[in-house]
Amino acid sequence: MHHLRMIREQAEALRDGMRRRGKLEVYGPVIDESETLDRTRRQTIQAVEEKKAQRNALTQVVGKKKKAGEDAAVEMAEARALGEAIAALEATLAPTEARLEELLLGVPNIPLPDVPEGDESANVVVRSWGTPREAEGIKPHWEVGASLGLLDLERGAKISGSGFVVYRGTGARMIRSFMNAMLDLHTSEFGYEECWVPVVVNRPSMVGTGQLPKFEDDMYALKDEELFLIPTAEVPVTNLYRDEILAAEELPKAFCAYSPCFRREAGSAGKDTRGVLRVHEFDKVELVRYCAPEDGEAQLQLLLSHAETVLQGLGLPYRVVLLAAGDTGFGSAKTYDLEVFAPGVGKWLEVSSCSLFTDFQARRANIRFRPAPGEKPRFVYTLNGSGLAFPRIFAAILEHYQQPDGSVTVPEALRPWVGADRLG
RNA sequence: GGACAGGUGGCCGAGUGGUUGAAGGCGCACGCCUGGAAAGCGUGUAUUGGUUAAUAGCCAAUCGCGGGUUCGAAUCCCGCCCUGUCCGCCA
Repeated sequence: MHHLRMIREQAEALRDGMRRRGKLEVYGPVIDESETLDRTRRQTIQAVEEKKAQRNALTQVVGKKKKAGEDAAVEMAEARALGEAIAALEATLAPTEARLEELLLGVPNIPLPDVPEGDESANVVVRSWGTPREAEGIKPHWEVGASLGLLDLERGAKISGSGFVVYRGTGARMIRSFMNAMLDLHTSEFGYEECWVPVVVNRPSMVGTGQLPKFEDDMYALKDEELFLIPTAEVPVTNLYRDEILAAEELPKAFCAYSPCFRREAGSAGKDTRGVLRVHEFDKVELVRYCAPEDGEAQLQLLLSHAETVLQGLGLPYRVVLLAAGDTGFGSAKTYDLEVFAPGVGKWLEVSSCSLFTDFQARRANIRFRPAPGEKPRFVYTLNGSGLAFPRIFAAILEHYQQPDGSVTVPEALRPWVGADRLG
């Protein structure tokens, strides 16, 4: 969410950000309306506060007179009249503020200056690692997975619905190995604090990280309570310090968490319907960082390098893509995607999205730090990225490590966990 | 799920209708004192909004959250949330 002062003092920067996202027609009118409402709001507040100050003064006179045993009927009547006027003004203020908040919560973050303008065709591959395998003769993961007994999509659909997956045998063991291998790497090598968090969260948490109110249709909600299944561990982990003020020396903070993730994928019907590339429930290890504003860019590069290390450890060829403004997510100011090449489906698969949110989430979630004792609190910068998403890594391994006899070799790094060097 | 008890500033803890943003203590910061430190003394120590060049002043709001009563609510009433204890239930 943007600060009201942003609307007031930097409306042009906001408009330019929306233009670079290619969304000026959508958000231009929203910004216009916000500017008008902001003016109305301030006028009303001034009027209300002036009357409140008058009433407070009268109230004190009443108190003194009563204590002295004098009559205060005149002052009481006057104060009552002021109270009615205040109530009337506040009745107009409430809808103004509600509408303003609704509007502000729906405006995306401003992309950083070095983010390319335009839609996804303007995305930039900034570097690559490893050599993608020739696609010739390689079967897609769902075929290998089924024939080796690692993946049971039919029964997943039967017990839950399409888009729900059952991993079996060494397939299940491989998923478990991802959790252990990734959490161990991030905690012991990179200093992340491991967290195990609820996968059901309340509405303020979902608003804090930006999933709500805008993307409610994409979220699974519990039927009789205001609770939601998380689409990523980013939600509970980033909200850990919601409504808190941290000391400067606590920054940067770094957390990693395994969690299942639930996504309705409304509007994605027909895309990636085969295999495990787009499912309603999947698992991943998420990395979340908080830092001081001046460290944002460096922290993003650091986060990205941590996610890359996982892929290098697995020996999977990948590329790093800087997303263009129009392809950058709602709350993000700058995002790098990590894409792994899966030769069986012949596609680059997004396995991690590393984003710097600047103070966008911190404002919504009210996460601050005090730069020095006695100084005013400031909003932290938040970052997050997958490290990494399991199903697509599973798919990439089944395809990249596929052998001519139909078996799959297990990446070196996972063997201690999987307990085998070959699947099938 | 049921019955009690409770939610006040960084912490502890007063405060049951009136000038209380909130006594007192602790902690913290700065100053004095000291060879240095401790003790002691003094000063200061919340957040948000409005106004403003200002994180200077001034005004407003905030004692779990929301509503109500009242000229006036931390204090009274209603609803909700959370915590603790006991009972029930359960992996």
